[in-house]
Amino acid sequence: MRNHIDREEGRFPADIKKTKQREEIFRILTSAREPMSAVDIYNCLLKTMPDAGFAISTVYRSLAVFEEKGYVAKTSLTGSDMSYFEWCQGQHRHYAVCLKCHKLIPLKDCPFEHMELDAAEDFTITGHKLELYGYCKGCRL
Amino acid sequence: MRNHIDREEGRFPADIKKTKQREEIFRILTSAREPMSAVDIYNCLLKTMPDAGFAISTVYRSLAVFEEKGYVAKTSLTGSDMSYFEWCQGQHRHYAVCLKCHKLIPLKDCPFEHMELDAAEDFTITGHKLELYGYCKGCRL
DNA sequence: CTTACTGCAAAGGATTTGCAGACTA
DNA sequence: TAGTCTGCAAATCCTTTGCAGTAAG
Repeated sequence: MRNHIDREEGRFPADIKKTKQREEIFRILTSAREPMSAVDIYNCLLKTMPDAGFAISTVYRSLAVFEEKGYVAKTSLTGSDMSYFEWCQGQHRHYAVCLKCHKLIPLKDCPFEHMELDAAEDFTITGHKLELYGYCKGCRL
Repeated sequence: MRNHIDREEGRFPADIKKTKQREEIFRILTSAREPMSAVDIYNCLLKTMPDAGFAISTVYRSLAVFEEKGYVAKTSLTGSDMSYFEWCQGQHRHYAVCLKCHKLIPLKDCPFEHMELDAAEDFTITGHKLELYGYCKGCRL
């Protein structure tokens, strides 16, 4: 997990070997406003750098490295079978996901921000996943 | 979703066509103490009825039918790439999942039971997913 | 220079689907 | 009987892996 005192937002992590591909993935992920799937990122890469010859496997491997160091969070969302990745910008976020159009609506606060402890005995809680689901304005019946 | 006034716990849902396979899946799922993957259920089926010649596709198809009517909840858990299915017994449950051994520890109450509304604007919340993760007693460093 | 990273293609694993036969209501 | 459900096998889709060549420090 990320314990670096000198960690700066917007800079490529110092404890991860820098490569052209990783920098590009970093850029895409840090400028995204919501979680992206590996395939989303891959397509984005193809548009940005059509001649670079990226491979989807590189995307997965890079994401795994980022995740391992705690820079990226991997989640799965209701209504989709694939994984989504989000750059952990300081504090985490949660979403309300529309069951029909799959739109993601970020929640302002995390209700669990100040109650991380003591929910279960004999268990050290290091994090949580929270997702609300239902129907957004346009999809409501 | 399940709106039947005469719904009884422990009975096979009246609004789903009853077949030998579905009854068996129903039985397994309603007597399970925690979420099962489709493969878990399939293996269970093989043990219980070795000569029946079940197919894994039947399991998936039956689960989809149960889910569609709101009898079964499909989730994905941190640390695993597959889906887990749980019979919705009246009220839902949440779990703390160990990042190391993947043990599931049920939470006593759902912190969201009484605050379903108003977390996001223009969004009708119909449910939520909550999962705590960390390390259980035996896996703690 | 040495080690780690990448592209490519093939493998893997979970889940879905087409089809003809079997079963339920 | 009519329509749905099932088993089987093949097909998908997402994700991972092996390998030989390439790039980073």
